[in-house]
Amino acid sequence: MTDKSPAAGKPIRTAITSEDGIDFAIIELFFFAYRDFTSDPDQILADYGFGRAHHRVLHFVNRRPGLTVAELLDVLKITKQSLARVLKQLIDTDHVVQLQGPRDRRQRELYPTAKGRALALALARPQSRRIHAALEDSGAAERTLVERFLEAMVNPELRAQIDVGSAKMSGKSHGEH
Amino acid sequence: MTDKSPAAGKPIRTAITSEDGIDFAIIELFFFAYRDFTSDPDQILADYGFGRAHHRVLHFVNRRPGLTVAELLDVLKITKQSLARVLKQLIDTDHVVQLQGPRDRRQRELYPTAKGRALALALARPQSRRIHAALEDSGAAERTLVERFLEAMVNPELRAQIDVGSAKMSGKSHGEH
DNA sequence: GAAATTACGTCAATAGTACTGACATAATCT
DNA sequence: AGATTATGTCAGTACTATTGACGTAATTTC
Repeated sequence: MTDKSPAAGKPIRTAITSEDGIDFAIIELFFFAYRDFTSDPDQILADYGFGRAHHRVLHFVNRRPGLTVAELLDVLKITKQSLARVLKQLIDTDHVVQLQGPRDRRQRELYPTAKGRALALALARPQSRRIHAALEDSGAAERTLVERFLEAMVNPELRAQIDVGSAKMSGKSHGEH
Repeated sequence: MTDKSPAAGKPIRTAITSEDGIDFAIIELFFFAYRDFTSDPDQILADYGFGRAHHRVLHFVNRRPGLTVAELLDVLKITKQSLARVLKQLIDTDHVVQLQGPRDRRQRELYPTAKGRALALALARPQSRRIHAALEDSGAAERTLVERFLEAMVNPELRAQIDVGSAKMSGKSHGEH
């Protein structure tokens, strides 16, 4: 079983390095960082029988109350079939409510309830604590730099969707590009 | 359907803000950044019928050639059952080979083949390009700062496992802690 | 040397998140 | 009136992950 089959390639014994200018350090750090970053809320979600998808929906419904299903799909970049189950559960458990769109009655505007707001905050709290700890002995300049870096990592077409909040938020509600 | 059931909570119409000192900006940016970061290799992997799990295994086998199955499980924090299918496929497709451990013949040391090395590089290339683009007009100081931030986001117990590579790599092969 | 432990592999069942494709309904637009 | 849009839903599939159980070979312990 350990033996290589006749045509198998020979083992390479040297570690891949920063040859070709590949940034393995940050690639790897990003993986570890994101995994641990998401592990905090995952634990809380498990108590509710929810998963990471519920977190994402809850997050954006709280960040942009009144967004429509289509807008949510666009932000999350998933299909409506994927959203359906998750959103239904959040509605059934009274974390999110749907209201008929005022202009267009086909639309469903999504709003958090007090319960949904509380859960969103509870999920964000450990993540925020982790961020603060990571920036512990950093000043505002470093914070901004990290924000800039992360924003620059996002596909340019999508940056418009992002409210940095602290900086922007210049009187736009959400969908008025 | 749009109507709330009798006991449903009332909609909250105000966006969640940085109240309670929650760092929503970075939380959200981290989500978008990581999603786009992983989307690059995902496209390549699809051509091989592989998924993200294959990428992770391939990455660490290339970064630490000769690591054992147990070490790989420890780094990835998954179960051996989860690893089994993915690793088997990588071995069957001649991207990874197993060698019997020299000291302990129960162990399987994992090595990339030339094919596996090439794929690992191909997957890392667009990610590295994205990182470079994000750090475009940044100096070495900013790069270090981003690295420090990401490292600080990782659970402290796990930081030992991380080779920053550019910095460390002080003559240790991999498993000689 | 026998017993316990370790490293690995594998079978079976389940869960969560995603996908494509198809079809239905109501509302709005042309 | 007919086309398009926004949403919902059904069915089938894929990938990644889980827990639990069992098997085998190699090493360690007594």
